[in-house]
Amino acid sequence: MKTIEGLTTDEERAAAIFRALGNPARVRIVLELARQDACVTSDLVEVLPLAQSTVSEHLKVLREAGIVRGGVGREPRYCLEPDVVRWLAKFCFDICCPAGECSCEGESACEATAGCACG
Amino acid sequence: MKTIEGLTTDEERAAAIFRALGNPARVRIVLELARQDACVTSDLVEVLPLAQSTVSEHLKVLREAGIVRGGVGREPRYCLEPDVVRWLAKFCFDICCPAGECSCEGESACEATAGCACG
DNA sequence: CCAGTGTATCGTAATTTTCCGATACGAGGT
DNA sequence: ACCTCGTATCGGAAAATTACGATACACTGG
Repeated sequence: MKTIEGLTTDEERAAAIFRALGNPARVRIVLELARQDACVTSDLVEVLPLAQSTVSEHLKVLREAGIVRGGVGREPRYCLEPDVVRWLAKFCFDICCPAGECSCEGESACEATAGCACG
Repeated sequence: MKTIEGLTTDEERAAAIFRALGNPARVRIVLELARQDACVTSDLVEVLPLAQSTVSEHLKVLREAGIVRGGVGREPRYCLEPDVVRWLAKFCFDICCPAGECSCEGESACEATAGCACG
């Protein structure tokens, strides 16, 4: 893959996270961690039709992208990094609804993301 | 890539869209289309340090993932499909803030996605 | 009809990803 | 110290991605 110069840090980061999530097994892992935080590798191996070594490598990819934490030494359990996922949600959101000029009035997906009880 | 059985349609779709966005050049294209909708291929070739054939193939990947529309026959201009991007934003958002049990009170990224003027 | 322009597709080479089995590593228990 | 269990890493094969130049295709104006 050729390096695109002039890319902002955010754009590079987004591309790296998208790439990490661009695999069905890793989406599954992330959703499993969202459902039940703090899984060990074997929990995830049970859920996936993949060898243990493969799952471990998927976890490594997710960890390097910053999407999950753990799996090292004193912290053997994997956890989701919700801030990173939130950051990504915002990145996507800003694409279709740039700050100050949202044109998606009343559309369902936009409502849903705006409908969070917090904030 | 091995097929993961038992994956929901949404999960497969999300993985496919993530994969399509997991490349800096394609992130750039999407942002360019967000900034200025309805570009022809040559507009994008100018912005990217890539050959015309490569840009065309990136556009094909984005089109097959449903992220952009156009580039065919009577519709030579490419446009973003904002609904798809919004759907993805919601997918990410639901991971960290599942409906009804949002625990990200007052955090900045969550505020930002919730801060859309619509809805 | 023909040339010119812009775009998609083909062929191909280099690189990366994906997956597995085998192996190494580290923490706990005996 | 030794075994065991869970996990990471290595080696390697197969497949997919990325990129380019060359080529084919489609539309437009002369």
